[in-house]
Amino acid sequence: VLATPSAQSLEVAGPVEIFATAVYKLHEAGRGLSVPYKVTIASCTKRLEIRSWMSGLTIEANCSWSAVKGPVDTLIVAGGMDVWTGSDIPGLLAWIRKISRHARRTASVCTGAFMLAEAGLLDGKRVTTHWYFSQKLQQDYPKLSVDPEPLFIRDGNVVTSAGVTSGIDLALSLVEEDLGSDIALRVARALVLFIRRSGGQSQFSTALAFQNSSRLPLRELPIWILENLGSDLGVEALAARVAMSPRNFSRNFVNEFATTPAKFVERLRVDTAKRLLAESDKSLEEIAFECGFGSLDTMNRSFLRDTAKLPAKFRRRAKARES
DNA sequence: CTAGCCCACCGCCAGA
DNA sequence: CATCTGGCGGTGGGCT
Repeated sequence: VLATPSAQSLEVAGPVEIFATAVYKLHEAGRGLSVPYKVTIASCTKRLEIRSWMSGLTIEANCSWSAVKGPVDTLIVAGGMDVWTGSDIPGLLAWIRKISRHARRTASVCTGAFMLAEAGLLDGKRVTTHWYFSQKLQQDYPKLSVDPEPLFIRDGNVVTSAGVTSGIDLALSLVEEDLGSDIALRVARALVLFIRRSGGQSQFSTALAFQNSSRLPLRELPIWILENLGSDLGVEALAARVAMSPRNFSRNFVNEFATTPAKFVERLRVDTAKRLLAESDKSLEEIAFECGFGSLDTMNRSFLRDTAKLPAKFRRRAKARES
């Protein structure tokens, strides 16, 4: 995580906490010794102190950018409007370009998009940033296509996110990509997040969504689904659970999670099955039953849709990778 | 692989 | 007037 000298603490700490919690949850779920994330906070200047221009809260970076050794899997730039003075700009930009070229993915939080844009990494891409700065970003860098609406946008291997806390949503989506939606859900629950706001959700409506969320019946539903994969998770049953009509439930669900109920349930089933395949020696039938697939045949079909691979093959691959 | 069945999804409309 | 809710029926895709 590359942080500018006056980045808000949340921009930096949000993603960091997400990744750290993911590591913890993974261990809790009993997965081997693998540590999926190792986070380094790098400062944009020689000084290591990251001091929020809003609150004055400070975070101590692990090192300066120039001291980062070794390859970087995911580069996240947090904050960004304030670097331009008093540091080695050309060197920093060159470093960003170099790291990004070899990284699996590059991301920005809030105005971090400006730094990526200056480095030329966003040319021709669809991006977003804090709504207050989206117009300026578009004007300063006409080659970009700036969309001020969504919480985060992914274009190729570059992800940009909106205001400060959307960095948390972004990080969560990266965790989901890496470790599956079940782990992502556990992280979200551990941090009592509004469960998995989708990237497409408008920045402007989230405040309202949050106000209502305390009584939103859908908020806890993903967790319940995850923990009851074996039960009847049809639309009618789910709707009854949250005391809504089926029709209305479907509508609200799509608005909230940007997927239809059935697709959502299927993804959780497949992801959980993947985990069980990789980590346990349970039989395929057993796993299919546990995850709520009606039959092994059904699980096979779901896998073919999802990964174009049958469960048995997936397990062989996963086990082979392990040893 | 097929046939029949079921269910999710969505558009439309009416009422709150 | 705008937004939300609930019911109905067609359709297509997945399951048995």
